[in-house]
Amino acid sequence: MSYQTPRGTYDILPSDINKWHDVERVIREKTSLYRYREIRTPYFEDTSVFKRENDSSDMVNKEMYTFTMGSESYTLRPEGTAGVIRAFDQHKLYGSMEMPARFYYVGAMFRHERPQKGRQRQFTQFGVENIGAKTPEIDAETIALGYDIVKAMGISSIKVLINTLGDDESRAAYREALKKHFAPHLDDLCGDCKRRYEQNPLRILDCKVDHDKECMASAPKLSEYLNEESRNYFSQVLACLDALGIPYEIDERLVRGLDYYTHTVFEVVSTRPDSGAQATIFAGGRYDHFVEYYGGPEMSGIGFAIGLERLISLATEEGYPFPEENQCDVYVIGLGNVGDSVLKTLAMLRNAGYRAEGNLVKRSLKAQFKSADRAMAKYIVILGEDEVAAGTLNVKNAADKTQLTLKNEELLGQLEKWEEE
RNA sequence: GCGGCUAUGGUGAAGUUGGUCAACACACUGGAUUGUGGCUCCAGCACUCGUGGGUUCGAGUCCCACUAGUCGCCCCA
Repeated sequence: MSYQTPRGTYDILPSDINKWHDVERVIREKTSLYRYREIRTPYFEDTSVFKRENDSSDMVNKEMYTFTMGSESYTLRPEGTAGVIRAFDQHKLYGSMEMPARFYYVGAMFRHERPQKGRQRQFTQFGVENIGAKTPEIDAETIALGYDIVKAMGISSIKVLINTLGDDESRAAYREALKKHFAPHLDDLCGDCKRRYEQNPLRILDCKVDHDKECMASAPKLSEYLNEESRNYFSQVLACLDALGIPYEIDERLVRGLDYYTHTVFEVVSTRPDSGAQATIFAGGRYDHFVEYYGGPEMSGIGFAIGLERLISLATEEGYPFPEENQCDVYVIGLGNVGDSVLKTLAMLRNAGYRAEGNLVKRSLKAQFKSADRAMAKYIVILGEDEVAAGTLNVKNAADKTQLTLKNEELLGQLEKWEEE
């Protein structure tokens, strides 16, 4: 037991892989219906792609896997959006694609966090980015896409939380109002909040430590500082969601960790009591300045990301029927020195499209039948030395146990006949 | 970074105030049945209880450290 996966990583074994195949299938189907296309970016980037200047976010500087090769500093991607926007700008896709450009990605992300339920150090995210246009309709459609996928995985105990951060002007006004409000209470707040006061006052509202303090309840609300345009934009987003029949809850505390978000932010959470501390299924928002940051034109985008581990675990808890994909159509049993005939029969079956497995080890008949059972084989072919000499074989229908002796060339026809019944 | 709980075979696990052989079940392998399975019966399957140290005549059982898992705090791009 000396070798094992590094902390916070895990193996996906063959017994579980069907879940991953299926969730990936659902993702590709749904994104294709919404006309999104896949983009694959590197698993690591220059550290500067993720460690942005002037970013006051709490987390960007820590919890990243950063390593140095020569004079270069690289970082394993902790999220998907930065790489997609970087690619969008690098390849000047704003010049060759129709706007809005629609991307999706699926792959591993890396964060150096303490593992717990629904949180690993290497985990898999699916996300979409819709770049180059900014309308309430696009915001609503983006949320709808994520909502569709979660629903398609049979997850019904969910809640859409939504909020707006407004545009730059609204946010600046609110920021000032918050600082003014909290200034006299500064000694009252926790250490983190004192830092947030300078860097990102909005995050104070998110604080768990100071959550119940009086000055939190009496804090000014962002909605009171939204300008006309921001207010209109948000109410149109809500109207679009109403039109789509997507239920939502406005959550004024929803601020998001990164400060690149503008206008719409949203989060879909599980309402199951057993989902633990990590209840968020997907989360995202609109960003007005990200494209510019990586050297592109002034363009807005919106996106979200879903953690697939959580999606799969919730789907499992809700009883979603992941398809079994390990069934065997035909199992070929060989008795005596008939190895080459077993191989030839298998080849014939596979060419005809049957999932076929054969016994390639010297074993008793009983053991071979057991293997056939375990493979859940629908049909069993039995080859013995006598049959091989006579150019025949026995084939058995596992369901009703009827057995026939056929000439080799009659096998496929008989299987077809059984299949039609 | 902080805290709670846990750690016995391939799996689920029992193990009593520390005192012979480390239950039981499933799985697996072989046999009864040497060419016809899923049932039944029989047999086999942990020189050892996460690792290291300590207490003791004696430790799976007590103590310490470490490691790992798990849940929670923090954080969640």
